[in-house]
Amino acid sequence: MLSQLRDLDLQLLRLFVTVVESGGFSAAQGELGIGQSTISTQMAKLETRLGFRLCERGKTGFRLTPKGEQVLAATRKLFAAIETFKGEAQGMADKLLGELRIGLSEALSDEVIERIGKAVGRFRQRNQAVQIELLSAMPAELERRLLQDQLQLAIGYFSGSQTALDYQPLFEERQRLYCGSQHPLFARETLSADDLRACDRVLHPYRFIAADEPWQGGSSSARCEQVEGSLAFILSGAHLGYLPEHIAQPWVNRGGLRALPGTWDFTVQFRLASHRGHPPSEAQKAFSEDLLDAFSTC
Amino acid sequence: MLSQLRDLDLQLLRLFVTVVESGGFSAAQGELGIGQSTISTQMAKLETRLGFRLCERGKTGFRLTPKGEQVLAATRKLFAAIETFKGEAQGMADKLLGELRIGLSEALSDEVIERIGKAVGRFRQRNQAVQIELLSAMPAELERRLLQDQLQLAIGYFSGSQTALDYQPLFEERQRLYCGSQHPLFARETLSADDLRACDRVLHPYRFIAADEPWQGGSSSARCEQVEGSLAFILSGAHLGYLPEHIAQPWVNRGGLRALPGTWDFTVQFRLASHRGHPPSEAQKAFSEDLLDAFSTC
DNA sequence: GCGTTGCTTCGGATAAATTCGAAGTGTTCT
DNA sequence: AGAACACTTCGAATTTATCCGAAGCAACGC
Repeated sequence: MLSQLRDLDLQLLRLFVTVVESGGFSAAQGELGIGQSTISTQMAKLETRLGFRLCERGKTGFRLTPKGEQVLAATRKLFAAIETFKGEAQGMADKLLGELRIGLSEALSDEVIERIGKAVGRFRQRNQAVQIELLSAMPAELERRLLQDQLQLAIGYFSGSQTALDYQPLFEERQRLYCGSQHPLFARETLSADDLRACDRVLHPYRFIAADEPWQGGSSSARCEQVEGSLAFILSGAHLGYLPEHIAQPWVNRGGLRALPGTWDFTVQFRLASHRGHPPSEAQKAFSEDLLDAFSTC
Repeated sequence: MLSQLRDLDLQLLRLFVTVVESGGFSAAQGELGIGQSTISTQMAKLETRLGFRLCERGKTGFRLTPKGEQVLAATRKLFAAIETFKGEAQGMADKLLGELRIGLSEALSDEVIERIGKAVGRFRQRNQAVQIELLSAMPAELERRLLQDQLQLAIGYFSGSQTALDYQPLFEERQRLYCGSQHPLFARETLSADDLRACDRVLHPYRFIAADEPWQGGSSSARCEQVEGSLAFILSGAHLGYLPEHIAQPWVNRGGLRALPGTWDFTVQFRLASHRGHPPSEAQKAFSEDLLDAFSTC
């Protein structure tokens, strides 16, 4: 009587609809794959929970009561809502959500920027609704933020010794030793190690780890972490220093810089870094994949 | 993995919402009244069915995944739909629905019509959405329609011998023996049975069963089932006949009719009839009740 | 009248869901 | 390092749901 629908057994409602559509209990047993006695029991249960009769059956066929009609309509509405829910949940299953914060090393070449753009485009074609944030910073800063989970991914030249981070190679950047047009060595055709020994150089505390640089010698009264600063020092004619080739090239063309002849140049490996500890989100995995793709098609 | 939501276990979703609202598994165990191990199992089950993780827990507190947020929102929408359904079903439980076809005898007095109107008004104040249909017909027709289930209720003067029908008294109607102003007896002060014996009368095959009528004698060359016809015959001055007092009164006042003096009048019992066989609908029971009420307050 | 049909009711078997406690894992806090 | 916390996993008991078949009932058709 008062027992109304405690927890709303959907199976009972489904059975009810099937019975109505079949036009009777025994007619529905084929459709439902259960015996008519079970159907009878279940219908009785549903009617008890609702507190009123849904259909007249027996003697003269099968006929819905007025309330049965109403319940049928309400049930179909409810089922539609359930289908909506299932659709949403289902559509969510293979959808990428959340946010992605990605750090970029400064002074990247146009080509690298373009490839990153290509990766973003590829990612956006996926089934996703991800908030992406890009920020540029120096490598040390990027690593720090990765470790603090302020970033999920970072692209840069890393020392590679952080065991908490995972690195995957993306591309290489050629570094050459440059001097400015005012520098004594600017016009020299050949150079020896001795020629360099006397020169003052720009030190780059992080970005280009000293160990990789062919020219280790020289004194240094200039220090700058950013490429722009190094460039300024070198243009001054007072210092020699390493620069990414793509940064220096426009100045070389204009005659303001010159790459010193010899085997002083080297390449640095730029890598994609992520935190080892936390399992990556689906979005992160997908974006990493897209990035690696974008850089593999060279 | 692919096992999506087979049948959408609402209990699991309810548990999920409670866990979110409590802010953790162990925090929810009080709210839910079950142990945390059970909660863990159930949440794992839900996540398996959905195919993705809903929340991160363990190390650093409790936190919904982006998909968890979405599912939470979708679940709340679904629950709202369920509440709507429950509301509809619940509101339906004590609501009168369906249609009600009610037959009325012809030529009812204004007072009776008014009381029926009162009953309808009372019924309409109930929690109902019933389609009501009234139709006027002769008593025999009403009984026939009752038996064929074309009517649920009928108000009229019935012979009372149909065992398939159930009758409940509603009101009485006074019938008197009338003659027209042209009739030889119109001016007579006293009447004997012999005076009547010679008169021609109007026969009323059904509406007023002969057995009830005090004046049984007289020949008859006029017959009419409707009151209007009887009235016409009597006004002609050629026939005597019984009429309901409320029908004749206006004519009496104008001097066109006269009730014959003596004890020829009688009353007929009007009753509410329904089909015994079929269990009455809630609406029918309610309307019958309202009708009896309207006629009991005399 | 008698069999058929459609439903109800009962008892009992089987399957499934729900739950708990104990033991285990990994993290955080002191 | 050790205690505390939050969750997971496992095994097992208990409750609950689901179903079937037999028997019973009422109406219908022949």
